Amino acid sequence: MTVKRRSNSQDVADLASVSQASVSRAFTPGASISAKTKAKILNAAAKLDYQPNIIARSLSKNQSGLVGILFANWDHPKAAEILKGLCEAITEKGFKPVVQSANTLESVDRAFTDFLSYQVDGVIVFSTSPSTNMSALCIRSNIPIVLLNHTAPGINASIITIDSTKVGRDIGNALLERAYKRIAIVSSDPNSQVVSGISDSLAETVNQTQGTRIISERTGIHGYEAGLQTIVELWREDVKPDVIVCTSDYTALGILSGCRHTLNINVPQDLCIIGLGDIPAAGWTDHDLSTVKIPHNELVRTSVTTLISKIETQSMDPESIKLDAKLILRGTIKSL
Amino acid sequence: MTVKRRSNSQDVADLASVSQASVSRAFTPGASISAKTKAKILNAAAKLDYQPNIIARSLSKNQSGLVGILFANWDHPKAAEILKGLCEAITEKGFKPVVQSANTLESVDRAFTDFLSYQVDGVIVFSTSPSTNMSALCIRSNIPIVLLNHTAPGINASIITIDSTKVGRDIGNALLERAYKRIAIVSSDPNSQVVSGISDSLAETVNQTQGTRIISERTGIHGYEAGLQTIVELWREDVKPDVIVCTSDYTALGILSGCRHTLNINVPQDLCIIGLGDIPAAGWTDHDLSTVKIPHNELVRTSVTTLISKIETQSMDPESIKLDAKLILRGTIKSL
DNA sequence: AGTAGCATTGCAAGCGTATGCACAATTCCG
DNA sequence: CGGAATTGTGCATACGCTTGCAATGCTACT
Repeated sequence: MTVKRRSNSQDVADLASVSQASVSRAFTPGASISAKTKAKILNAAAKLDYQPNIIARSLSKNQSGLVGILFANWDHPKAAEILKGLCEAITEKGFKPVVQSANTLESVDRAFTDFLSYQVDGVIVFSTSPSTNMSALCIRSNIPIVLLNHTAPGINASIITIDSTKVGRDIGNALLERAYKRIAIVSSDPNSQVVSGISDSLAETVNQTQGTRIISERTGIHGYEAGLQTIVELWREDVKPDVIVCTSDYTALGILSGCRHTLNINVPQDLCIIGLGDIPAAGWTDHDLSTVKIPHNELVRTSVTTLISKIETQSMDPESIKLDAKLILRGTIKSL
Repeated sequence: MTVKRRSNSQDVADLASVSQASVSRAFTPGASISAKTKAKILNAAAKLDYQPNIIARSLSKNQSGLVGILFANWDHPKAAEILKGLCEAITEKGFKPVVQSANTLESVDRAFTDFLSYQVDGVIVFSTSPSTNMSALCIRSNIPIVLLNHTAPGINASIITIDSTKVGRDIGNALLERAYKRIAIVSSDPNSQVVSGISDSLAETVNQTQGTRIISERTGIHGYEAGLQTIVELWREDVKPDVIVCTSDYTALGILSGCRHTLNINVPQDLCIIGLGDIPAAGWTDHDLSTVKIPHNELVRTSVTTLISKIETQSMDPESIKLDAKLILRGTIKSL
């Protein structure tokens, strides 16, 4: 079977007996063209299964309509939801998302290099950030960057995160009100600024009160199994916490399971557990975990809106936007 | 601030005092160019932050290096993992994934239209399929399609799924061996061929034996909450099942929770529960759910390999590949 | 030294679309 | 009905790269 060449604007022009330029205009919204010719052209185009070749358009317009998404944290409980939101919002704005996965520092930069080759008009980075070099290169190339769920000082990029200071303060106040005394913090990524923002502000809040303090901090703990193990270890210590603030719901559920089934710890009387993320399972009656609801939809929408507006206005001024995350009190904290 | 134009191959050529063609060759693996000139060019390119413009390359090579991913089922428990796998495998092969979200029939076709505009070299479709028209259009345009986790008769596309017939048979045999009698099937998507493949083959297997049969079948049930509600409803019936085969682990967990906490049903003595997917929570000691482990990694890898090989050989012959899924027996089925 | 043979380079013609400019067609108005 | 103002169309060129072809430089061999 012969490979049929895709028809191009010239083919349509020939069939409709007009110039190639007119065909182009027929497919350019707002271009100067009469209704009659346009109809004739669209008709011919339909006959030939013609659609404008966006690659070629990109070349002459000098913008690709591509937005790079750099996704680092696929283990995030809402990874799929976030990516879906990003893709849909980007598509809705008339762009197309090109997705890259990257974990290591080099692979992040390699992904950026690829994005540059593909002439993306902008980049959204989830849960990591490019090197200073690379970000500088993007600035020079006029490609705006939005960091989602990550802050990176010294990078010229817009930053969209939750207001971790407020979260820390809210948790702190909730604990103080209920006279909890000994807080343990269990977190996954030691480098996450969101996490450290929370724990710093939590520390600051409770330190104003006599008797309540942070007694231990463990990092690098990630997932249900790790949570189970962590509570067992914590419970061997001489001074046991009466609060565990955990920066992942999955881990918190592991801890909770350990308390209930292995160690027989009375939650929430003897131990308060607070997670982060409000994954569905946190709300299940089995678990009823107190946690922090992160407004992922808003985060996602805001980051896309911010990026696209920067692309369209050709502006490179970084913005920093912090959205509110709400503390949700369920069965794993004493009621007042 | 002046917007700096991205440097192009001509700029590099000028700086390195060679022709533009040589610059192109310096960046084309295997092209005819001396080591000395190549070094000189790469050097100049580095000075100018030059990288080949892939958009332009696509135009002249008549292939974009883009692979469309059409993702329909974001609620799939492994959605993130699957998408990650697809993106990484595609990138590894030297292509870039463009991701589109689509649920409705029209939006699927719209997504395909967009893909065609963007001149993608191939498309992977997860959990849905294009209309016959659209698929025909792709054939005409020489764009291979791979359907992942979905079969669609009458579509000229390669199909990668699990061997649902074998899964149904395995489940059936496990149930017969343990003398379970009354099977209820609870599924989400009534149109999923994978699901109907399982239930058909399950029916066929048990029907060979006196006394064991499928007593009810419910569709459109999706998620933990829905599972909880379903078991309550099922337990109001006169003839109660002693097996529930559930095509989603989340739903199965909801059912299990209902059994244990609401209805006090003895699992697995009075009721056997089997899920599908083997999500992490299924393995948690709290739940210990019997389920079917789907080889997502292999499915993903196979689909990418298949697609890319079709792209590279310009072949449009559809293939159909079925991979094995393993039944995992845990606490929710009687031991032998 | 002379030349066949090969490796390297440059030239120029595309790839499919957008768009500035000049010209043609239409409309509007007195 | 004539001319000015407006709208629609075509021509030609640019976007940045690849690649066939021809020209050049080099190697090795007689």
